[in-house]
Amino acid sequence: MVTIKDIAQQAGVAKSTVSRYLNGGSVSKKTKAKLDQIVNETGYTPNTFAQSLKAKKTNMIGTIIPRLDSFATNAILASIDEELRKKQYQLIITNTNQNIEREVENIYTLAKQKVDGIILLATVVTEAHRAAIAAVGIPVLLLGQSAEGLHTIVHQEYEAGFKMGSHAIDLGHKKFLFFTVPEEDKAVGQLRSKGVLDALRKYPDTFIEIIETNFSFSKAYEKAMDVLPATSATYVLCATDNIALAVMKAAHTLGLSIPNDFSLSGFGGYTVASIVTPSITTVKYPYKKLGALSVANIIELVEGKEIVSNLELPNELIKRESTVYLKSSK
Amino acid sequence: MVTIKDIAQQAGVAKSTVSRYLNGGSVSKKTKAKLDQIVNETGYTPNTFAQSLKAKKTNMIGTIIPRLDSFATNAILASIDEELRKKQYQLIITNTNQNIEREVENIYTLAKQKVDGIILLATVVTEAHRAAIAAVGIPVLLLGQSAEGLHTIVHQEYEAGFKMGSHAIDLGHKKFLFFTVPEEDKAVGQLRSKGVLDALRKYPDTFIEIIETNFSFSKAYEKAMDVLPATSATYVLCATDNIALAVMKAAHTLGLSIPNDFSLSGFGGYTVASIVTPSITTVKYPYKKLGALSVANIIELVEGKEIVSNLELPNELIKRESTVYLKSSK
DNA sequence: GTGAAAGCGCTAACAT
DNA sequence: ATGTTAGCGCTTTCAC
Repeated sequence: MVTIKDIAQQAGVAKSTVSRYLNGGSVSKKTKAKLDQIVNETGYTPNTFAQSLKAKKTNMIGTIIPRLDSFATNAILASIDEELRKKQYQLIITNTNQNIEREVENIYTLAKQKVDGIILLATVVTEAHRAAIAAVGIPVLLLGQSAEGLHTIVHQEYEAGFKMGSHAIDLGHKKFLFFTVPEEDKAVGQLRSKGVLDALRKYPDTFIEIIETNFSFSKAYEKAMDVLPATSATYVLCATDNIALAVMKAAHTLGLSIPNDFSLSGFGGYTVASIVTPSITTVKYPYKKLGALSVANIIELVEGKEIVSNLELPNELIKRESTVYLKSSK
Repeated sequence: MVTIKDIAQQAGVAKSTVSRYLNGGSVSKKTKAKLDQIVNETGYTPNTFAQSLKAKKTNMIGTIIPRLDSFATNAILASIDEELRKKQYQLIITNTNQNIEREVENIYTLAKQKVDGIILLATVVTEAHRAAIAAVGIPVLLLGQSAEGLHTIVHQEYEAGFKMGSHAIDLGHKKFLFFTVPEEDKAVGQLRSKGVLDALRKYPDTFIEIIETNFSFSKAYEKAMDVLPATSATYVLCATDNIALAVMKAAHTLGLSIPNDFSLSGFGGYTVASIVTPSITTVKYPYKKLGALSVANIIELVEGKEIVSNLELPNELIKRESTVYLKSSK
């Protein structure tokens, strides 16, 4: 391993001169030429750890994600990665596999690795989260879940829900089945759901059956297999595209046809929702923009600047083949 | 930031004693108790960089992946992550966005960050790759592409292709359309394809039309929209599940029905291939096992042990609704 | 069992 | 423009 000292010796100069040369300080043309050559020959690369030890800045940003197999997560991550690269930062991804304790644990782990900042794709925000964030003393940006007193960027979940609910009403439907997730999840289980329900309940003569499931495909499929045969609903709302896909699969299995037997919609704007037949009506979230904004904000925070603490990003209803006007026959 | 020095001062002992205490060396019960308490109170955590500066070992493994939005990649990554965690290693993921130069670049970047080893989900292996691997002097494990003289773990691609080709033949088909990827990709474009073609060509009276596309959904969709209307094929083979999904979408758009108008198969074992209707026949690769094996091997390498340099993992044909016996009418 | 001291590779005053 | 020096937080001889 060739070090700054070796270079210095070979060039017959002091370590500090080499250091200055490396970091763009003023050096004479002659020494520069000599150093250029030696560095090239030896293939010297600085020891990041020794640098970090002084600099207190590693140019690494850590992210904590709940799972690797989510379209939304990957879209956001890809965007974060791209933006971070532009700014000469390195991305470290840690996966919690939906384990909340691990989420907190990873905050500490990343802090130990001296990342300059952390972007947390949060599932929930517990006291342990707050304690960890306070303890590590590095900027943390929360994505997807709002939390008092922390820096967050979230989607307009209530509005998304309301849009979709209104869409269903506009199509003339009265009887609804709503697959949603537990209230523990504030963004989806509370806000998005409330938006949907508020929109539906604005009209007096609607009938809504609520089914609680979770984010997994298989669980949603099971629930759908249970519920679909007996339902009289003409419109099935699902809290995520993933759930919608599961319901669609169940419908196929049961010999039900979408949108003839019922309309179906999800949330998320996942690519697969557009490629299945019929394509699924959904709400599209600006993942790319979210990623870009996250990076811009976390870097501001790293540099000690002030930012708007709580941002909300708008989204867009995408009408597709899976939702149609209520047929008068029903 | 509380350091070992602070702890030492508070405890009235030397830094070295604290260090020994921290690293399981021999300390008296009394000092241990005192130190226990102080460390707890202060919430001390060692500075990883200072440690690494001496230790030359960071317990970090770097991975280089071509894209974040691939089912296969995510499945492998999740498995690697899980295994690594068990062994107290930290995973660093870097994304190249399908850019080959960046792949090489990232080898150097990760080396600078002093990862103990690199797992590379390779797309191709160029001279630049070999040069980089030789230069950084840390163990590199290649996944998915074989390469002379390097440590690799690959899928039995030829066999996978051959299995699928044989399946198509067994169903009585004679006319085939084969969507494949360029030969640059050795694993898929060469081996997998050759397996398919060899199986088909074993029978003299087969007719095969080959369409070259790439890994992207949209490109495959375009090609399919071009080709499907005119084809007389009764079985469409696709080099990946992603391509198969694109063909399926095109078929729907064109009003063609699978498997009535033609049978369809992919490769990869992606989840979505099982949830669409009809579900798609595919070859399932053991991603989880691949991840686990990768971790086991890279750690062996890191510890300076010898390993089997070139491993091949078997796979499994999954027959689903999209492929059926050739109807005698055609 | 414990402490003093050297050193890992680098940066950053400060002096020349 | 260049060299000297100190020090980042930690580990590791080597005495005691």
